[in-house]
Amino acid sequence: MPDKPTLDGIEERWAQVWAEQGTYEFDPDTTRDQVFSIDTPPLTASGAMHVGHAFSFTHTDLIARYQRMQGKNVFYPMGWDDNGLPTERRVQNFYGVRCDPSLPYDPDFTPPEKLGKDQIPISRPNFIGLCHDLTLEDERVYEAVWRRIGLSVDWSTTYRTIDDDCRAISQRGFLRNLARGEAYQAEAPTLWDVTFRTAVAQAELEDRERPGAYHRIAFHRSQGGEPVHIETTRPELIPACVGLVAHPGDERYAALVGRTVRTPLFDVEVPVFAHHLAEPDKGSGIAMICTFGDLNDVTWWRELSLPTRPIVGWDGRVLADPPPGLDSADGLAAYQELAGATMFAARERVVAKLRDSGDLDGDPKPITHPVKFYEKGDRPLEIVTTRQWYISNGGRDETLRAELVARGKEIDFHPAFMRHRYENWVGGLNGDWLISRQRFFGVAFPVWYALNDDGEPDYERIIMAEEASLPVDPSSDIPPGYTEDQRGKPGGFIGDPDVMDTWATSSLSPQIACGWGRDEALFAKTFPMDLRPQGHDIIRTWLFATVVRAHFEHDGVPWRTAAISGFILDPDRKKMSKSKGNVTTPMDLLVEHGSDSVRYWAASGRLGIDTALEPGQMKVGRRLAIKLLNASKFALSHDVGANAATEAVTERLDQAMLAGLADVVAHATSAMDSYEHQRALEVTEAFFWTFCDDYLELVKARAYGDVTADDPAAASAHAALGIALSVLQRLFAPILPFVTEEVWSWWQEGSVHRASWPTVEPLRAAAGDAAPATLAVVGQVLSAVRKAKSEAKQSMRAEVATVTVNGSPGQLALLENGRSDLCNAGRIQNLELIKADGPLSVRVVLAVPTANGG
RNA sequence: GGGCGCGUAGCUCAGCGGUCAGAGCACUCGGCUUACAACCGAGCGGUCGCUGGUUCGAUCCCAGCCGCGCCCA
Repeated sequence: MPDKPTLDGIEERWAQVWAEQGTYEFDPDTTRDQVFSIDTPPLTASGAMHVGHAFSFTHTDLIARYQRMQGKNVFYPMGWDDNGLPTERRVQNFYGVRCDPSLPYDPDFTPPEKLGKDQIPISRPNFIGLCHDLTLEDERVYEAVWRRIGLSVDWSTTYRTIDDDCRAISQRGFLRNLARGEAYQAEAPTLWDVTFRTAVAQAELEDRERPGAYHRIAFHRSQGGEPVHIETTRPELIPACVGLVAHPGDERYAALVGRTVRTPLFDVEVPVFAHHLAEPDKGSGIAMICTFGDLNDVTWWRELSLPTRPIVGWDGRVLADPPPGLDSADGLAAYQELAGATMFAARERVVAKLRDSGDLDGDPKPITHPVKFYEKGDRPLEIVTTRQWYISNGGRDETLRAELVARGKEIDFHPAFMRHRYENWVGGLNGDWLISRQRFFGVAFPVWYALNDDGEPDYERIIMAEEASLPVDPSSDIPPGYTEDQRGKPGGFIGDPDVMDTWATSSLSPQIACGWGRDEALFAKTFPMDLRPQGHDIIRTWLFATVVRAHFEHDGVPWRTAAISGFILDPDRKKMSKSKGNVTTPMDLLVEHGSDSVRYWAASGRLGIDTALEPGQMKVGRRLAIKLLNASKFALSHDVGANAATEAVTERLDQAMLAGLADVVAHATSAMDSYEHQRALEVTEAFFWTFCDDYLELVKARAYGDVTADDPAAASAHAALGIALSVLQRLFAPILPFVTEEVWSWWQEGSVHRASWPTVEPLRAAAGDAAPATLAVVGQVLSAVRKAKSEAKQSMRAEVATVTVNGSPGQLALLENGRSDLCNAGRIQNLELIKADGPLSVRVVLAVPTANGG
């Protein structure tokens, strides 16, 4: 035990010891019911770690440490989600390159030393190589933060979603889905990001308010007569128009339904329909249907069996060729002026021409309206018809939807109301899960397509990889039964060029972590997992997708419990965002406040509740950690054995303290069992502070007594201190792992994190029939004495001539038990106990009166 | 528009049918007290969002309203 205990340097010191001693290693020699397995969120390491990650990962670690102390063999792996757009973007920006799949591999490529003005195009293999390099580097930085914050992860069980094992599992999962008909390919209208040139899924959408304008545009009745006016924010889509639609109950247009009109400028005859999705009070009440402007268009197109007139290409520009049906000379001429233009330019040209033709009625009316964006994108989504892979998720199948809702009910959500998020999402799905992305860094689809005699892919003839061959890269590996020289040749094959969305792999994180298909013995002992911890923002994505995959593959849920953490808010209660620029990184906090302090702050936030980033709370945590050092030093400066005998606790005050501690253990344990760590912290901390302020002061004189001279009162104090200290250090261990390990090491063998969680029974045995009230009443009198000294502006060491207590016989009996301790602590010369009715009252007469006689 | 959550001391929050109106921070005053001055002691501070209802009794249950946040349309 050091003379001057300090928190300085304990993070490095103990993190190293834990790593060397394998303190948190999983023991594979185990049974399922001994195991507590945790499905850690695989983070994308490409970018700065957010304080919210430190917050939620600490919550998980509290649970892991508690379960470990409860004797569980904790399976706590770490994963990294390298796949996907964030990594691609980071690589582009970091190295100043971009992926051009048409380029050949350059084995001698090295990234430029200095970033140039333009991104250098490089081949796909070169690009992927850089992705691998940079993610490895980023992940080392993240790992350092996690070790510093004290996550009790078993670092020998780390996975990366791009590593061979993950790719194999991801591909195997997909092949199984495909074989069972849960995965399928379809050519369909798809939400499309024109910047990244990839399809995106429903879960990746977000609405953003954007300025726009209603353009009132005349369509001409085929039979002649007054023109029909529609209002649209996207006049550039007139060439894609396949019809008009009004609500069936809208009498203004009832006569028009079933007839036809001609589009302005492009002169295409289109029918007028009635459909309930048309909104009579929006614009003029009649809308044009284009293929495709928005999701309503898709619905109308599907339900009214309309033709397709696509004009938007993958790059977000107007297609070179006019759509079918647009064949009049004027129309073709008008279209030629748009071909190749961006949507923005096309709109301006169309509006200008409408003005010229007189078909624009009045000026456009500016509005603000919600526009669909890819959550990572910054240009509005288009809808483009493409061939994509989907996995069923209940969005088009009521039976499956009901099954997945039922799965949600099998999961124990903490807090419980988070289940609503899950159920709302499942209930609101409007299509299956689109998993293919037209990107580069991700898990490839393990399939090839047979080429017909014209060299065109026959999508009906899918060649699946054999499971034993996984992982495969269809762009370089050869499908069963073919040879490399048949690649791309008529009668040969071609690999699927797409990659899977990253959620399609991370949705298998339980299977990946638990060794599905790789280590069946481990899998049997760890799956389904006990706990899925995560943030509430990814319930609709990661949590839901994981449930879908386990439902299909294992006919069960992937875990029993989901612990959902809240967000971190700025001190001004706004959601913290990187774009604001004033973001504190977790490492900043850890260095400034110390790991235990940051953990204390995180532990004081309940699951599911958004929590403000509060340095003040971290300072409180730091005080607590220092207090633990000092209180431990005090207790251990006496002859306190590592295994104090409960029989030695003979003083009623000591017994009463232990009785109170027994209640704390019971309370903290039930709180931890119900995922209320903040409650466990609160009761433990409250007790500890009273323990320090009152009990330690009361017992001090007795503790300094001489045990060897056969002083049972001193022996009782020492035994009680030893018992209490051991329990308190263990109660704090999950929350403050560094300082508790430090103080534990002063007097105990082994790691406190491998010690057992305290139980109530030994404390009750030591307490006997003593009630916590003894300490409470004695403390009440002590408090009154302090108050008198404080009001008299005297030192706490000031002598007290007489203390007179009026109280009930019961209270006085309790006080009698602590009489000598109370007199020592309060420096009371004379304590008089008087039986009286009414509440306890205390009168204090100081030995030296105050100057003013008060 | 729908769903969920939240509105309690200046701040962060706990309490969720009956001596509970609480804790910490902040603030004020006092104290070097051999575990701790990175400390200790004391004090100040609230019609528990508003309006009704249920109840012997409501911060705590119900309804409506107002405000804030998140998710989804």
